[in-house]
Amino acid sequence: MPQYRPLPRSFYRRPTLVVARDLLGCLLVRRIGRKCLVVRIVECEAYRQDDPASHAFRGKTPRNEVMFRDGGHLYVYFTYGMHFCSNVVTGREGRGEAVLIRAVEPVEGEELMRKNRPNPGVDMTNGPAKVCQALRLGRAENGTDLCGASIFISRGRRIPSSRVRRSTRIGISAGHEKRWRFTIHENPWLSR
DNA sequence: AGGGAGATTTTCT
DNA sequence: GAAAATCTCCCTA
Repeated sequence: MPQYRPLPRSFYRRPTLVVARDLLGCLLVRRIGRKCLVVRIVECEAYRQDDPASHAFRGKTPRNEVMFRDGGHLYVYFTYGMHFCSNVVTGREGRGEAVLIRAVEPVEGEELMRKNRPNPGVDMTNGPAKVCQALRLGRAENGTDLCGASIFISRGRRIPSSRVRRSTRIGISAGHEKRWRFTIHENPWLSR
């Protein structure tokens, strides 16, 4: 357990696009009781306040309130009547910005993840709602401080710029012109 | 292997 | 009342 250390608040308080890029290769650590689930982030998307695709675009509501907190919190939302998706809140308190975790690669605790989400192979974690199922992230985890001990992000492998790709975001109905989806090029665990 | 429809219910207009 | 930062299944090629 001491081998993984939470990133400082200052990591999250930077501009959202910068945080999104730097999250690639980082490790998301989720402690459930004595067990520890660890995954590497391979795909994410930035959502800014001035962005019509963002939940925060029309201001603060009960649902998106966590997005407006200080950087370094976990925003988990419910959608399509059955799915949860996880975001890392970025920027300063009052800003309303976050990065959606779209796909991850298992690093540790794969056995328990497979219990949470039995689909074999990459299908286990190659989508935002799949990640939440595998890691058991739901309503109860919304608002968790990532600078705490139960859920946090630890510095992982440094991904060189030559292996980072930017593309348009998936599943949105506005903001198609922005290339704010960040991926580790050709990683087998990417979504779709 | 890629595309389209249906599932299902919260959330905000 | 309509839309939703998705997933799965079933279809065609």
